[in-house]
Parts: sequence; C-alpha cells; structure tokens
Amino acid sequence: MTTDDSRKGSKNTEISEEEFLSGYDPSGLDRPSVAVDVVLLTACEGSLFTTLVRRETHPCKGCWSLPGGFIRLDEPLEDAATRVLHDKVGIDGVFLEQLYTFGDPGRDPRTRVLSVAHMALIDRRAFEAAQPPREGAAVGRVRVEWAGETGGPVQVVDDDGQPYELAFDHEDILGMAVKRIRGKLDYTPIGFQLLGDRFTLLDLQKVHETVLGHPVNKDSFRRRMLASGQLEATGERQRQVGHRPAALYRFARRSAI
Amino acid sequence: MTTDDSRKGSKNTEISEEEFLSGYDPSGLDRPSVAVDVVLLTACEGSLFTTLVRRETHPCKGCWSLPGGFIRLDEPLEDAATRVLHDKVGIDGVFLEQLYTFGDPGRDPRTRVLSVAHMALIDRRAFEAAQPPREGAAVGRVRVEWAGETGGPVQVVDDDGQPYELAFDHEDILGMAVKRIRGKLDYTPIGFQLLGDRFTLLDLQKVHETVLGHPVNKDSFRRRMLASGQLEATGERQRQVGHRPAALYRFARRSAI
DNA sequence: TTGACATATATGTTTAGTGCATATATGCTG
DNA sequence: CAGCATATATGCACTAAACATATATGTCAA
Repeated sequence: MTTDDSRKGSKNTEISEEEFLSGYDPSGLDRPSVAVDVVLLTACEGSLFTTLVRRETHPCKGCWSLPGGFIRLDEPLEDAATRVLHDKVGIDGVFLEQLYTFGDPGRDPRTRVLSVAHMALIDRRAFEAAQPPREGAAVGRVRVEWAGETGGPVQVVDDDGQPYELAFDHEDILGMAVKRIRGKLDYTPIGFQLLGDRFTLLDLQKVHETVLGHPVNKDSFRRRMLASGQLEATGERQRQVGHRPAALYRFARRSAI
Repeated sequence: MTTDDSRKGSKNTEISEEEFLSGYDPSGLDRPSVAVDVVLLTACEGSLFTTLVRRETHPCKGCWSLPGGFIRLDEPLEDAATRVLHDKVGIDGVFLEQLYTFGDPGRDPRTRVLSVAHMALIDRRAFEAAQPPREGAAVGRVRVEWAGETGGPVQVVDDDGQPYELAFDHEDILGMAVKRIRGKLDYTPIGFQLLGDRFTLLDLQKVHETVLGHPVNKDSFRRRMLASGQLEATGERQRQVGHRPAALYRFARRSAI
C-alpha cells in the first residue's frame, strides 16, 4: 500500500536544520493560550468529591472552577498540573494523568484558551490530612446523573445538595474525569489510588462501588481481587471494629510472579 | 467535606464581566504553538496501515510525519484535524477522535509546540478509492513490538520492512493510537469504522485480530458479535468466493433493543 | 455432471467466572 | 457469656468462552 518510495530524507539541501532554526521567528503565528485544569478526586461515604476554587477575577468571577492555570513555556504539561495542585490545593505526590484537551473556541470569553485537563486521585485520609481548609476553596460532592460510561456533564453539590455554579466548561471536564475513571477501574489498578497503603477488601469494594455508581457483588468482587495478584496480605487485621476484624492488604504494585 | 461555604458568585463588584473583557489584553502571556496531528489507520492483510507525509521543510526535513498542522484561532480542535485530513490526505467524512496532547518542551526544536493528537479510522476500500497516490505521501505498515495494551512507540515500515524515519515524537503518537484502539475495541463499536457498510463475520474477525495483534477464537467471537445486537443481517451473501458464501451483515448503529 | 475443496454454520463438551445462598469464624460489647 | 456484626469459606446454578466435531453450501476442476 505504499504510495511513495523515497525514504530517509536527503538532508544535503540548501540550508541546514541548524541554520533554519537559528533564523526561525515564532512570532508570525496566532497562538492560543494553554491552561491545565485538574480534577482532583477522592472517594468518601459513597460519593466522589472534588476540589473547587472560587474565581476572584473575571471572567466567571464568583463562580467555582477546577484548580487550573496557564502553562509556562518551558514546562511539561504534567508539571504544570502538579504545580497547580501544589499551589492552589496544597497537595503533592498524587496520581496524575492527562484526560482530554478542551478547545472549543468560545469556551473562555477572554480569548482562545485550550485546557489540557488532568485527573488526579488521592486517598481520602491523605487528602484530609494534607488539605487545611483554605479561603476560597471548597470540596464538593460529585453528583453523576448518568449510568455506566454514558458520559456527560456532572454537577458538584455542597453538603446541603446545593450545586456549585461552575465556570467555563468545567462540568464537562468533570464528566470526562468520571467517565475515564469508571472506564479504567476494572482493567487497571487505578482504584488503589483512592486508598491508603493498607485497606480491607470491603474498603476496596466501597471504592469500586463509589466510582462505578452501583453496588457490586461482594463474593465475586472478593474472589476476583484475590485472584488478580494485585493484593498482598500484610498479615495484619483491623482493630477495635466491633465485629470480626478483616485482613489488611496492600497494593502489590508488581504482581507476584 | 466542604471547606468554604460561599456559593454562587456575588457579581455586584467594581467592574462587570463585560467591562473586564473589553479591556482584556491577551498579549501579555507567553503562548505555545498548538498543532493537531492525525493518525489515520486502516486495516489490511493483517496489519494496520497509516498515512505519512514527507516533510519538505525544516525541522526534520526529509523525515516522515503524521499529517498535521497548526490550529487556527477560531477553529475547534476536531475541525482542525478534519481540515488536515482533507488538505494533506484527501480524506473526508471519517471517524475521528481526540487521542492525547503531546506537550514536552523540546519535542519540536523550533519553539514550544503542543500537538493535540487525533486518531482517524477508515475502511480499507474507501481509503484506497479516496486516496490517489500523492507526491510526498506514503502509506506504511504499522509494526507494533509490544503485546496487549502495554504501550510504547511504534514503527512504520514500507513494503520491504524498512522503517520510515519519523519526525518529532510521532512514534509515540502512533503508539498511543494503537494502544487506544486496542483498548476500545472490545467495549465500543469502534472496530466497525475499519469496515465498509457490508461485511462478513470473518471480515470483522480479521479486523479485530489485526487491531489486537493476536488471533481470536472464531466460534466465540462469532457468538459474541451476533449476541451483541450490533449486527444486522442484510439477507445478502457473498458471491464468487470459491466456498460456501458467508452472510453479509451491516453495523446496526442503534442496537435493536 | 460430479466430487473435491474451502469456508460457513451448527452443536456439544469442558472450563472459568459470576451471582447467589448458606455455613462457620471471630473480635467486640453489654 | 450471649449476642452482634462482619469476615471468611464453600457449594451450586448459570453464563460465556475455548475447543472440538459435524454438517451445509457455494465454486471449481476433472
């Protein structure tokens, strides 16, 4: 199916690549602004929660938005997301992955702004320990109105069920994050990112149920997890739990083999 | 878990959003260039094939690259990818989805260039019909050295097995496309995008084997597909095939409930 | 015209995984 | 020490997949 047969470039041309680059003027092109936005998720009490920050400046002043910021010209995208998490939420060292790039013209009224959206996951305890309440920040409950991996925008509500008014297309970004984590949960070890280093099988099950948005069968979940090779028994058990204590496992990053 | 309780913004502030926007000067920020690159895949003879274009200018002059181009400031990302496919490959109306955004500083020696990579899929026959051989274009065989969804860079070779020298990080972009289509094949109807409007079960099986990179069990594949509700019998059969003709199916975009 | 051929299609058997039900174990609490 | 709540173990039915075998049906060549 080859259409053309010339191969590896004949670089013996007029000017060299070095010469070309030294004379290259990047100012000729219209360029968009590029930001990163981070959906930081944690699982608690059967719901996903995410961090929002209040916008103190136009546009969408007074609305709530995902923590985000413009990238620096010499900064990898993931580093920008890490920086945003550190600066705006005070969180470091968490799982982070790129989600999707939102680029509709008009998604930001100022000018063309692309947002390279990221998803970050953190264990609830680490989250609560690391995040001192900040002025202008909130942690809202994610309310997903669709089942499975249908996808679509997603609301964030406060303790009274009142929705936060989200800026720009951030409801769509949140929806993409939920869709992504639901899709990866059964086929990757991503769910462990929402747990601490020791957990019971029931803890793990609750995380799965929270992410998926529906209950799962306890026995088969248990069997499947134990057979997956991803769990390592610590030999420890729960204490003071008012019932038979469950065994504590840790995530076996490298499957036993 | 709420940290802050103020809600929907009090917009009765000094200046209105309209006033703010009319005075907004976007020139203050350093901005990267943003391009789209498109991995156009088709399945043929047990391999995936992709379209490459020869770079006639620096940087990487003489190398081969994915069809791509800079986005316009008023153009949605998907439109840019569509435009690139039309202008550089002469292909229209195909399945297209965003893959991932590659943004390492230094991936392009000119300046900071983000590439919002897309994946396009086309049926082999439509591809061969629509694409007249062009000067400076080639269709190469995708050679995937890793199994399953391991991921990693991917080579493109010509009919003699000689690799094309790819520009920038395009081997990584190709790898992401292969990883993505492998991951979605079993859970979405994406495989039908590589087939024409009528096909046999064996055609469909070969597409799956080509994408996945390993053979699949014929009987269970057949049963699974027929039970999926995605196939609609046309009532027609193959002709002149030298053996018992297989039934021709079409993709039932809406499952028959 | 007919039989060889190649692939389609049908059917059955085995195995693995899931959902569901039941039984037993164990630490805590009053 | 009894009762409680959950953990853990075991068995069975059901489903889907892998694998094997048998039959069907076009084309082609003798």
